[in-house]
Amino acid sequence: MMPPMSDPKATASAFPDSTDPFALDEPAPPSPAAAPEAPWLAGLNPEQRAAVTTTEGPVLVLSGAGTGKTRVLTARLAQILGGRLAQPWQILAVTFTNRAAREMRERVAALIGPPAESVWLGTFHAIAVRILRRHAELVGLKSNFTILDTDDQMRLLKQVMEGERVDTKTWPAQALMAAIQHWKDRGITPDKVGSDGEGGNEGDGGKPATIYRLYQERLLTLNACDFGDLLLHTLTLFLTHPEVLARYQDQFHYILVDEYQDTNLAQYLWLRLLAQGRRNICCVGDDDQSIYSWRGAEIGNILKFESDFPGARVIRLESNYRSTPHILAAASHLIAHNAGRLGKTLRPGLANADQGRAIQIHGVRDGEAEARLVVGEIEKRVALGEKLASMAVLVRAGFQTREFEERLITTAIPYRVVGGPRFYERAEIRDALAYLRLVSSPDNGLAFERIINLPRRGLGEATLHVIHGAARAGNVSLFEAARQLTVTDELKPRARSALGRFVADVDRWRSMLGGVDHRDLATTILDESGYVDMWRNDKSPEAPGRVENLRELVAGLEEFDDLDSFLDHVALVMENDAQAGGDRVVLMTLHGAKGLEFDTVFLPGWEEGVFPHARALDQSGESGLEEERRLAYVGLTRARRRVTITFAANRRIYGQWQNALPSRFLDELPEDNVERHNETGLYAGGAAEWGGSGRWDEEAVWRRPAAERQTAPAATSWKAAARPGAAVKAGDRIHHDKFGPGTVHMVDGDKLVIAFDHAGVKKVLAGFVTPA
DNA sequence: GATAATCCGGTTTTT
DNA sequence: CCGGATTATC
Repeated sequence: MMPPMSDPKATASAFPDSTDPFALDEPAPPSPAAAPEAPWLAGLNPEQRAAVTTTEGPVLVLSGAGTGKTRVLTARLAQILGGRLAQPWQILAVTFTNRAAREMRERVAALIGPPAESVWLGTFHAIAVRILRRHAELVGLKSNFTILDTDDQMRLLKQVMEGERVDTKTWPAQALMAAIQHWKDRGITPDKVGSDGEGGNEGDGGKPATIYRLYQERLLTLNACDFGDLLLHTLTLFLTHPEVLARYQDQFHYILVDEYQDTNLAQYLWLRLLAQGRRNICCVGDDDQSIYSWRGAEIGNILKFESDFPGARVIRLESNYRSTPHILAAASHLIAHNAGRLGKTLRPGLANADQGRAIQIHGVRDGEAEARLVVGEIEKRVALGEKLASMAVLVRAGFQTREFEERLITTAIPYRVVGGPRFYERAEIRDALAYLRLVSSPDNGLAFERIINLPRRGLGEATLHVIHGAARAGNVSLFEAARQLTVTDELKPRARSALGRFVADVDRWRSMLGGVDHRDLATTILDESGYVDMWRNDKSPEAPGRVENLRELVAGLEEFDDLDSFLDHVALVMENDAQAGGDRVVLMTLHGAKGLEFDTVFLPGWEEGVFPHARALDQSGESGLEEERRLAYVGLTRARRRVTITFAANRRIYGQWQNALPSRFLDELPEDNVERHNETGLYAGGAAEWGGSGRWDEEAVWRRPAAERQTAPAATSWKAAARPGAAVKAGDRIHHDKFGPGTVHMVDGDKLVIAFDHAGVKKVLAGFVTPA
């Protein structure tokens, strides 16, 4: 337990909640005259205090960037626990990422000590697993079900598709998977598909829905779940077993939700069911930072909170303690261009904050010049004594980091790219995990298939096919079937003996479970299977790294008591690679930067087509544009002191040079808070330099031609912009003899990508269409 | 059953 | 232009 700290500014509190949180630990009678203020309330502004102390009833905390969201969340937990309003296990606190969950747990533990351990605090998925394991049989699973990762999901889906003879031309596995996930995001089980007009209306006889149903059946047979299922099954559980729901409604006196703007429909329903018990739900979020609609997040959830929870109190946190007034003004002005927001304006939280520097906007000739400029600025900052780690380059898409990396390498500046392939996603790790899974549970068919011929054992498709047949016929697992086949004559001698060795190996490793330290066991398995040797003998440049990764995997086992607890953990917590320490510039995507902050932020690639990304606009039109704008807002608000935005007039995309127009977002920044600079002769040649504050240096050259502005619709792609001479351009309405009316999405030479009103998106030759 | 040829596509990402 | 994935060929 923490010692009660004395609060220097324990003045008479305007919030007379004042139950002494430490009364039970300190038998001394509380002195009513000077009730010391709870330590977690110290230093909070009035809005933050309200958000912390309004514990009863539904509360929506609209928390702008840099307004102390995490602080409020943890203080609120401390308020409930410290004030003895509930026991730790009666609190449910959900986050989206493990990182956020861990951070919150640490901070609450620092405030109120060990009781923090017992709070139901975790990601939506982790909490769902916890509930689901207890009641698995009620939804047709066993409590030791395995959780599939995306790779396994895909394989399973492909199997189902093969069985159904699905034409992969009309229904690519990816598209079906997307459809299935989309259903799951909205809490739609296979039996509900179509009943509400969802799916099955694509003129395809409901094929996707059929696949969905079969896929779910396969998952149940395998005693497995994909990520979406964790929520979906819990939802089903709650809906079909009211007594179970009632139990949790009863248990959770207080519910806290972080990043509420990122919840999807399934999560929303899940929360609403649980909250119906005590109605003490507090959701914290920022509609202006909703950037995940493409993976199912419903910004509507946060927009309609008040109508969902009548009598809800809405608290706005608008005092920003992070950025300079210049940055705040620019970000606020930009985001004000969005319709459909709850409305919030960031204001400087510190009264005497210095203005800081205006946002610097640089136009350059091409991507290389852009990288040179940014890295040059980084060097200047370093010369002034700024740490590399306080500077970040935030890009729209991952591939954009490449040019900066090259420049940073040539200038020998250490950097770190955040968000590459994650550790667990690497093939060698997944293979190794499959070995461990198979040893842990031999019935795991997916693990079996993954490694049966890895390293090569001469057990290819043909053998696997026989095993599949035997498994089906005998209604046993693949591994069991394999075992049986080693004593029959169905396989050729070669395959038979190879298979025999494999089965014997797995059996032997399995017999060592529990007897041997699990780390040694893992080492043994990877050695004896020949898997490590496979990579050692591999000549490819990345092979040594893979061997190293395997070593790391085994080292990581140390933190766990046994293999099973490790495997369960791995499925849910897919940690990023250990981040190499040291003072390094950070390169990452805007999405990855959410929640982080830096002194100096570089925002390159502000060009139409790149940012806002053409695809976002094509797919979702105006709402897509608004999400891109929120992304820009997220980028700007990451900076504490300095922002530099750059854009290039020419850029090489897929090996081809394209010219690009400055992003429309640049026009949406307030002149008072920016300084614009551009290279000589960017778009025409002979442009004047260094015009002066708040003005484009050469207006006529700079500004997008008026004609182009009008004809360029929201969906203009950069390719279209690069071909002004083409007869047909993006956004045009056309008619096709066979497919009917449609809208041109992209012009690629003489090929057009057209979204037909009735026939879907198709690629056709320009000669076959006529202007509508 | 393994390698070579070819085709396609190409934001954002957590769990 | 590049890399992954599917297909063609030995």
